[in-house]
Amino acid sequence: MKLLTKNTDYAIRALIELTVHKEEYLSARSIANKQKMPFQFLRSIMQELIKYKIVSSKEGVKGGLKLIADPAKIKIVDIIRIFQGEIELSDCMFQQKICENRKTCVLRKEIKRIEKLVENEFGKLTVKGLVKKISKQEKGGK
Amino acid sequence: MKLLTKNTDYAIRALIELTVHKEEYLSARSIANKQKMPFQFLRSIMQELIKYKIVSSKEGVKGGLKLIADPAKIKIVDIIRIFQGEIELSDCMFQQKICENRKTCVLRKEIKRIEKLVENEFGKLTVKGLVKKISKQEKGGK
DNA sequence: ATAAACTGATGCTATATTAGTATCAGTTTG
DNA sequence: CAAACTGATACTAATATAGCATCAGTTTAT
Ligand code: FES
Ligand code: FES
Repeated sequence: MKLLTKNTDYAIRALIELTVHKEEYLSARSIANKQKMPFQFLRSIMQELIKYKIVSSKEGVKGGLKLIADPAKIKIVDIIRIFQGEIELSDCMFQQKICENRKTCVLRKEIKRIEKLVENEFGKLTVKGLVKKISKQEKGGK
Repeated sequence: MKLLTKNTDYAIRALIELTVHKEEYLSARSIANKQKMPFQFLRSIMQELIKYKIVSSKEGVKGGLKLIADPAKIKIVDIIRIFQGEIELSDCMFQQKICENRKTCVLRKEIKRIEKLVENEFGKLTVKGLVKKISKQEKGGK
């Protein structure tokens, strides 16, 4: 069981990179090299983030990607939603007894509760939060 | 994003069924009919549960499956582990900066924390617990 | 003794998701 | 005008999920 898929994972790392170099345009190529991600894959990921107005892009030499959203407001759960969709029950069909009634189904109710918990936790994590923790760690580690 | 896959889901429902009819042998066919699950799929699922000594089987007419584990001790997380493996990071490779060091990687640390939380929650849920909730609900609903 | 209802073992197929690649057109800069 | 970039789009490959089929053997009722 995986909580994060690669595209989510790469997106987060790229966003961290872009947060560290805010105001600059970083090319997909340079991010891919730095973070050792597959270049074309990263490109498709960044195109998604552009659609969602999280980053903007500039074409041509010296072009690249730039963060436009506030990293303090980019929640990890948002990124998960973009690349993995909503956290959802294993689309359980209405069966007898246990699932007689979706509204009252016990199993469903419990899973929903845990899902909310996960969403909530990933909602508390932001790109900026991660960056902060990284820099703290770097200082502390010296 | 799905927290439970079908095999886990079916396994749980079957176990609930077996708990309700404890001491009896229920055939895979009858469980599949009752819960509207694909018969052969359920059979392969039950074979797994037999391997793990959660249910036992009897061959021949009047044979079938019977619960042998204590339903109060069958945690939902155990079933998840059997069919979906351990909850794991999107096997993140050791990258620069963010993942320079797996031990100290911030992203990893946060995800691990949430994973533990999920595991813990699914560890608190047991088959018996679900059955209890169902019967409460049925009484209350009258 | 034999047919029907069952599991054991095993191997297969179908579908969906995840991961990644490739290509061509257009833009910007030196 | 070439090199370094993105936009758009379409494709492939790998893996995981979901499910089906078959044959051998066991038990029970008749
Ligand atoms: S309605 Fe989905 S688990 Fe019951
Ligand atoms: S080591 Fe995996 S997220 Fe960093």
